[in-house]
Amino acid sequence: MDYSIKNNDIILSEKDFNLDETLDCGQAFRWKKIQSDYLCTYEGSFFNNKLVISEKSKGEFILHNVSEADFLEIWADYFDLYTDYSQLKMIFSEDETLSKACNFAGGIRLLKQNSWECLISFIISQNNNIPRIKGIIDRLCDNYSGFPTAEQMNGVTADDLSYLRSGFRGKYLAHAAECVNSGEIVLSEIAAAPIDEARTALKKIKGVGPKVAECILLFGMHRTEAFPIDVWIKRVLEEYYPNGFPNYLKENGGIAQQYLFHYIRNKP
DNA sequence: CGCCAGGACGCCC
DNA sequence: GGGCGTCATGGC
Repeated sequence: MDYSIKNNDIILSEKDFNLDETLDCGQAFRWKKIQSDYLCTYEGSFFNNKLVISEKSKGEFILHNVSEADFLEIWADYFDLYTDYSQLKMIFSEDETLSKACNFAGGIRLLKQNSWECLISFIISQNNNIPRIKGIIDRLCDNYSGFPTAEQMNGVTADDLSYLRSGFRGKYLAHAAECVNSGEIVLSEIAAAPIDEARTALKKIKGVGPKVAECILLFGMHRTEAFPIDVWIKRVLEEYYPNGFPNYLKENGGIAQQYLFHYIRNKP
């Protein structure tokens, strides 16, 4: 990572980074592409931190109107800029399929998101498609003028959430808020727990099964060994890894999974 | 119209 | 423990 400050903007140079690939690969649901004179520009939020970011040219980015402190403390961490992805992709390149996935979209980075936001977002994601997931989360954020904290959702019932039109997931969302507000679930403790304990704890929340628990661990707690298996990854495993996913990749299996997810859904 | 979606639950055996 | 119907909603 290399950056400089220009007026009120942060100018970032990072070759292993592509905005379209990172912000539209199904890990986050609140980024919107907006019109600009740059390669592309996205407006969005990470919990309640807002950002407008442009890709000026390949590997060159502008974080608009961001202080150096916010960049270093919030956004550099969120975009996982302290991790060297070129080294990671060197390991990935030893695997034939993953190598293709990296060549197809090598600018994906694993976003380090907020655990509570991920808990809510991925409960919404179950048996749902990405455009509709985005719509439901939009309606939630509109209602609270930003992503609600657990405290703000204290006491909400499934009926209260009918405006989301989230279907059967409303009761799960209400229960998740209840679990966090009562202290029955402490996300910061789960994030630090051994992974199998963390999985078991998350699955105590109604509407959180194996797949959603893995997504919360991977996207919301940066547990890179977590490996969510949805219908797309199931196809990848059947088609390309009939003898199982290689052991040497499992430490970063979650990141690999994100490359594979994007690849299988978008490859020509 | 029917099929599908970053699945989980409840019930059955 | 595994198999199967059901659950809302809307994108395509």
